[in-house]
Amino acid sequence: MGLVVYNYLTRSKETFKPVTPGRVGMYVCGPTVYDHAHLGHAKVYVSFDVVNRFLRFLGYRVRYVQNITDVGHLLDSGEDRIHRGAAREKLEPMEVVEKYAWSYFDDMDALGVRRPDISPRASGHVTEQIELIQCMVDKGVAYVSDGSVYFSVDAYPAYGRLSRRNIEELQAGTRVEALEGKRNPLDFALWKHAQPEHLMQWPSPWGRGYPGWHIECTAMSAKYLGLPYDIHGGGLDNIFPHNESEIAQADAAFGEGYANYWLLAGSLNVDGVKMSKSLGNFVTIKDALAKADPAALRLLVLTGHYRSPLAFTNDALEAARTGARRLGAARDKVAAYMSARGLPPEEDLASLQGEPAETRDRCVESLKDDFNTPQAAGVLFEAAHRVNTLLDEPSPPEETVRGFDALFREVGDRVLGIIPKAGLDLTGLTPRLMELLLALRTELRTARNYPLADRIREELATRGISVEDHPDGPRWRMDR
RNA sequence: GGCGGCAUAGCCAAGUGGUAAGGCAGAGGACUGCAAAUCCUUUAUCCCCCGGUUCGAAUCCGGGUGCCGCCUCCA
Repeated sequence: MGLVVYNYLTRSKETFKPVTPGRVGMYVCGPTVYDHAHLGHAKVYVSFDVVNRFLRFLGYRVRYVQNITDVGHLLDSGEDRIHRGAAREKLEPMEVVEKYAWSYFDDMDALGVRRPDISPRASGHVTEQIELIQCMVDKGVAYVSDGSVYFSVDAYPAYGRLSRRNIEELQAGTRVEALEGKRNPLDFALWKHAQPEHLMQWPSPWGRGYPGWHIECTAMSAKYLGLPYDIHGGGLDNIFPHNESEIAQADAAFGEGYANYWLLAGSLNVDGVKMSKSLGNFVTIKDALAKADPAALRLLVLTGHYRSPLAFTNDALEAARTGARRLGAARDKVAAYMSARGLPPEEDLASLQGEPAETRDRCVESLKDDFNTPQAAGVLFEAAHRVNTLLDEPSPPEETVRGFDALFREVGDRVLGIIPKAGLDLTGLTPRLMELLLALRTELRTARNYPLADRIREELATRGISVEDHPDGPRWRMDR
């Protein structure tokens, strides 16, 4: 079976066919960097990380573009999010952007999220956005009003196609004031006129101002991926108006189609409602990482399907931690067996035979079916159970164990990233162990058990560690 | 009000026509100086409710109930 993805444009599963055989262009809406990221962000970006990794696993050459929004994303009040952050922390807007962009990258690195190939910033692509807007003005689908430029939804009948809304219904349900110089309340800003005191502003054909929120994604994805491209991803909560408007802009300006497949991720819920900044019901990724292994957090996210909402509870987090440990323990047990017998790791998944091959197929088929990570993870848990049982037998079949080892590495770790890293962090462990050993030796000396105390010192000496007894206690050092 | 989605064991969660994956928690057992890990066994006669279609439905259709998302703040 080929790769099948659920496409929000058609609301159905479709066989994936890239524009250029063997290559995939993917764009995912990135964060607005004005505060630390939370687990809700982790769900979306870990989900698309698996999409990215699995596409590469299948042999596609992927170009993954994910923007950093650092201008133009407004709050209800009309205040720019970046300005909000700048005012809060008494920083330059670009200092806020730097701080939280790096915070975000650090979080993603810690979560084992493979970096996008390009992370373009909106503020670095104002020229491209202006050109795109000008193109729409020239074609008559956008109009200038008091130094701002608006997209005219009336000039684009297909508006609402992605989110399944129609313009009339939207108009009927518009919440109050149409405001400013909009011809239609649904028209959205492409370019906003800036007051002199507005901190982030650029010159444009329509005066000084700044780009609207939706335009950056259209401009930057078109620039780096060309049109049409294959996959557009993001959170389902942005389907309207953001994603809808992206499509409208691209179609209106270029008429070449935009993204062929729309993959949108469900939100992370707490007590039934979305984890979000505004509700304050969030756990930052940094806080979560202080308590749980990255693999555990990934497992938490990936035990649910990416399209579905996921209920976050502390019990679910605990379950993920324990589950990830279980996978790690099985992987370690297999690795120890391989090491003890000097078995070289199997590098070629395609060459697997028997049970491991069946397990591989079940995992891959699950992932090919719209990235069904819960099912693939379930299969790996069964594999862990199976290999644990095998290794308790007198003579485990070597090829089978090797095959499972390969699966844990290639699927469990490389594609899903749900198996904790092998090996312990030994940093600082030696001093702590020496402290323990010398404390025990001191007790022996106090009890006048000198033979055993001396034996500890001698045994340590043969290992290059000398121990000296001083009035204030023992000291040790590595001699070599 | 409009549009969309969800409802599966104590918790998280797959499964979209053929008779309920997986994880956590729980129970019994093996092993163990104790503990942990590991292993074995076990835990939903049933998938929100009521009708219908079908030889057969958690899965399809109709109605109802509850919850959620979006409707220019949000990944």
